[in-house]
Amino acid sequence: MTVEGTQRGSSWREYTDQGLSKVLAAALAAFVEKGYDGASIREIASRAGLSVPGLYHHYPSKQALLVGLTNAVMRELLDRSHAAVAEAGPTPGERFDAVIESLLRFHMYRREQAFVASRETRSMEPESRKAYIALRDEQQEMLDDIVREGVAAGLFRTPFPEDASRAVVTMCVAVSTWYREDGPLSPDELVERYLAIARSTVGASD
Amino acid sequence: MTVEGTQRGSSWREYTDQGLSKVLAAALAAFVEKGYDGASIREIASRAGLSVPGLYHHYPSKQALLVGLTNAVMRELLDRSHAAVAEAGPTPGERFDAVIESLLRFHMYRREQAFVASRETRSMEPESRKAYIALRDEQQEMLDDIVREGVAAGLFRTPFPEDASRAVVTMCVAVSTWYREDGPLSPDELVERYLAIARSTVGASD
DNA sequence: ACTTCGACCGAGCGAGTGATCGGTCGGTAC
DNA sequence: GTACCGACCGATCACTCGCTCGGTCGAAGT
Repeated sequence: MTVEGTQRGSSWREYTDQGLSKVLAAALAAFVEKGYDGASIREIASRAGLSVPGLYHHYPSKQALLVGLTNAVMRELLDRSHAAVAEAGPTPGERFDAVIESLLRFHMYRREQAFVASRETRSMEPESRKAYIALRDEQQEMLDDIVREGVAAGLFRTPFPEDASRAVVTMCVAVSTWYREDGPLSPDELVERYLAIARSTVGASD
Repeated sequence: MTVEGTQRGSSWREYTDQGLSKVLAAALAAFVEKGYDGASIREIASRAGLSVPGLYHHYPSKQALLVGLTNAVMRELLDRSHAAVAEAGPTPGERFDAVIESLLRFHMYRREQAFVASRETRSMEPESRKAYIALRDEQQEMLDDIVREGVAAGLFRTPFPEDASRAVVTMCVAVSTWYREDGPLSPDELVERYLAIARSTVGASD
């Protein structure tokens, strides 16, 4: 299986077309439209301009397509989030903003991949699902830690840091379910609005 | 098709076991576990203690099972939300709390139904999906109106009322994806925490 | 006693499923 | 020249899918 997705050397804020192979791109499109169970191998092969055995030459199973897709997406998200935090200032407020902006941009620019990954978690076989969930938890805990620090520092006033942190991640991830490039909000506008909303959710000082 | 789900005469805060027929209960369990496309008619029939034709005696198609389930769930949610608002005081703050508490309790006590309904929207045929989405929008607009009033009255300080409102609904609906009855949070505790978080998200005065 | 009805089932339909077999074909190494 | 390679395909495997046909059976109506 080829390693795809993350591209080094670019800032966490910049998104170019992710170099998905035509096979994974076809699987992604099919999964977005019909879901994992609803999409057939034949449809994916056809979208990729291949015969069914031609597709199986690249990936050994339908499941492997899903795993290849979700691995690539979570790895890229974590890479970008870590880069954002590393680049940010030392205060919890700055680090909070960095993670949120990274989450938001990712769920706009990698909308379909993020959508499929989160929606098809349960279509993954136990082993792959476990690995995927571990990465997802790592992302969640990144923010949990920052929010706890912010509360300890008296910067965030929420009485329920863990719950507020989960709520914030939830609403950022949900962006992938409704955001449209041709919609009324540009990425920068959405980041501005959701940053304000997310800060407010954890009770950040104005 | 039988009309199931909403039971009158009970307060919007009280939940008894919803009187789902054994057929719909079986479909619900199967859809929760495998998703609409992943669940087979044979599995649903077996869970219901029926043969496949026995199941088709009650519902004319697999799609009808999904529609029966989702209709019941959205009608009940809207009934309860309207009841909560009607019972609440006149201020936006009180009405906001009422809708949020209603949303939260519903997504805890009707966890599985709400989960299936929101996740399988795209498995619905266009007509049913349209009807379902209209009901979902109605629920969203209920809160949108209240938040706008609250902002107009100077009670809520969010600069982005519509976005904050959507974010709040999103995080309440997402409760159905992780809440467990045997988890660490009782329904009352969760309502307390999420009420505080939701108020904070729209910038309610302390 | 006879009919009618709702509730149900055994068997099976055509279509489609994920996956595999034994190949072909153009390119590269030596 | 020939051995080998990755990339691919036509045909087909065993199986499952949603759904239906032609029934059975016990209770209720008259």
